[in-house]
Amino acid sequence: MIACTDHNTPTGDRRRAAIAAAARALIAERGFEGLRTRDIAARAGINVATMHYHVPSKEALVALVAQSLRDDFIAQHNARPRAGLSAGEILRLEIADFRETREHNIDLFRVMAEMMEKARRDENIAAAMRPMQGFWHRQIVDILARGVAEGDFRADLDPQAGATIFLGALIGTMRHPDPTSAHFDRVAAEIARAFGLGPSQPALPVAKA
Amino acid sequence: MIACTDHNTPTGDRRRAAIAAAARALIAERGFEGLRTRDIAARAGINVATMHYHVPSKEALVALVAQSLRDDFIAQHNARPRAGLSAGEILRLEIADFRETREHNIDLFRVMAEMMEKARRDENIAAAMRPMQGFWHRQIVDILARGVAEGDFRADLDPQAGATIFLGALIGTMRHPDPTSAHFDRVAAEIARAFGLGPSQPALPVAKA
DNA sequence: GTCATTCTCAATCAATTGATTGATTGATGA
DNA sequence: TCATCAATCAATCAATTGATTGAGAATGAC
Repeated sequence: MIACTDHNTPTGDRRRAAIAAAARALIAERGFEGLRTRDIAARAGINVATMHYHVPSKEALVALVAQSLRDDFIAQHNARPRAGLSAGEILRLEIADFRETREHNIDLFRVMAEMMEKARRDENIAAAMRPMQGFWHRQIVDILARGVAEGDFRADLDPQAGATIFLGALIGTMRHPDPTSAHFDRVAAEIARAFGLGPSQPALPVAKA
Repeated sequence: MIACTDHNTPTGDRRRAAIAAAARALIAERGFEGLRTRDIAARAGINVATMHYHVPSKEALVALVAQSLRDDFIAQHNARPRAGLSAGEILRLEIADFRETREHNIDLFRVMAEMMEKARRDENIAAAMRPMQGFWHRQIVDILARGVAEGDFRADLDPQAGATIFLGALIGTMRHPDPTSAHFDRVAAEIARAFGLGPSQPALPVAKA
């Protein structure tokens, strides 16, 4: 892992957080191609040299962004209580979460997409992204496998392949020119049918065999 | 559209083709972020100034790459005879084509992915990519709609949503760490089940209700 | 108060990069 | 033979960009 500076002071932490936020906003806006240290510092409201004091190099900055993404990813995951729900219900929650992020925090996806592109050429980035990607994929695999076992989904559904289709479909909705979520909802409904998941139950999260 | 130079001579065409090929190889290798005019010229075996003589600016170069991609895309599409085939068979051909490109011409996908990213920020690129993207999507929509009408697919399959799922799933296989095509084949098989498409017929392209 | 530590910035550096210049070559045709 | 023009390149420019320097503020400990 690339070491950040050891300024573990409250000020340093606050600055680094501001720098990470500024960098993420700029990456979402212009991609890595147009990412300039001067612009990051300007958006964070500090001098370039101050930025280099807290984040010594651009490489460290990218690592910082990767860590920032991972923190958000984990926080977002932990914010979902799913105990006691059926596999089908959890899958619907996954879809709802994606929809929510897609509408209100799309920069997260944009930055993630940029990082994934960059990961193909930079092993450090790849190492930072793999856990997130793997975790997400495995999570869907687990949901599908459980759903098959419990009869929520088609009996011949392949969880591994299903997870790739599921994630690919959701991410694919963002390539679609339709800016509204109407198309997303159609895709979500089609996924449900494709997985043999019945129509949305009339909200009885307790009633479970 | 960004005008290229008007050197419509045989030499000029050859040079521009070589420059486009060199640029595509470098984009596939390092992305737009690491694309340098010097490197392109070097890989094309010419001087930087010569390159600027044939392709006046980097912007024109990107447009040239976009056009080169579109040419390949169209050529690849026209190379497929599909007359007289059922919708299900055509969908299988689509999958086989994708698999083939994925294995033997992956740079095409890499460059396309880079272009799609860049298209989000550059309206000129977006304008060049939209027709390809739209054409591909519409093609799948048509196949699915026909297949539903002819009974090849599930009767309640939504062609629009299905196309997004289909393309997203195929593209999603390239995010998967598995370098072999084993996972791709599982995804393809799962798509077939999800769309209600029966197992691969024993090659009787005439026998159709 | 004073000293040390943390933090900040204007100014600057060295390297990179897209693009231009001006000279040269070679083919074509009058 | 000479004029013309497409094509090519070495050398160079001007701007950009990641990073550094050195000189102060701000803060807190004693």
